Amino acid sequence: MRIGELARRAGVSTRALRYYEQQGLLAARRATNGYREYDESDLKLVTEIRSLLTVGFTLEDARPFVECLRAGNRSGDACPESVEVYRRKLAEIDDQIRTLLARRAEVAAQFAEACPGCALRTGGARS
Amino acid sequence: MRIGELARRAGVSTRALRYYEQQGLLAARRATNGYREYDESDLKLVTEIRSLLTVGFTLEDARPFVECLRAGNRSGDACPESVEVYRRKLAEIDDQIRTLLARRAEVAAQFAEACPGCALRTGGARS
DNA sequence: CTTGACCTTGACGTTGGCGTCAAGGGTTAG
DNA sequence: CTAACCCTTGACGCCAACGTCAAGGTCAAG
Repeated sequence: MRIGELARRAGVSTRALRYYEQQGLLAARRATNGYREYDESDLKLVTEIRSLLTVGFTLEDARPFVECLRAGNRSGDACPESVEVYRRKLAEIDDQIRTLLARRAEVAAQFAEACPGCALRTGGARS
Repeated sequence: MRIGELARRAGVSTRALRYYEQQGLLAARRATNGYREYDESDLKLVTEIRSLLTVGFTLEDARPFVECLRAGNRSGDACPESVEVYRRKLAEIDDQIRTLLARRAEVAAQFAEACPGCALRTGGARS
């Protein structure tokens, strides 16, 4: 399939696909007229990239997963490098959550001080 | 005082001070030779801006606080516009925390699936 | 006079993941 | 032949809060 069809099926823009290629995450065969040609495995790669991006991974974070898939594994996280990224991202997310909780507490305290009459439900972001 | 001294006392760069001025958050008198001249109230403004930035506010968010101080109030959050920003930022932070908690859960689930043997302490970011 | 520490404005660089033209070639249906 | 839709590469735009360099003016000390 060509880039337009892959884009539609993956739910991304053609611009994004070319960008992934430029970043070395996607490789396309070329037809005689210069058009990029993709197959089902490429769709799988793009799907993997997208799902990682939506949970806050960067393209660099996604690289090990892509390479893992290209190495023939069924899942992108079947390789130790990918698992290591999971571990690192969990630590990063935990850090960000801690930072946000601290900020929330500070802002809430300032808010309470500035507006003593304002009722404020505590811990507005419990899951 | 001139820009260098204000920068040192406020713990910011001179570039930052000029940027705040460009954004209309800081106004400087000019000496006859064109140098910016500041007083203690300007130091207070910059201090306010900095403390807001460190808890994740943007310069736009800080604007009402600065205007409140310039209006003669002792505290930047003594005005209803500032309090409204507090309210909005709390909602934003809560949103971000919720998003991160959801991401953490997703990543943790993927991690656990990819690496069944790996022990994983749950809720690593409790405050 | 010269050094050196200060100041001025202007303008480009940074970061990520693309969006959005621009200018052109390929392919096919009518 | 032409419309219409696909594709190509190249390159600037975006957003925030400055960092950094350029090129030059100001002022006090030695």
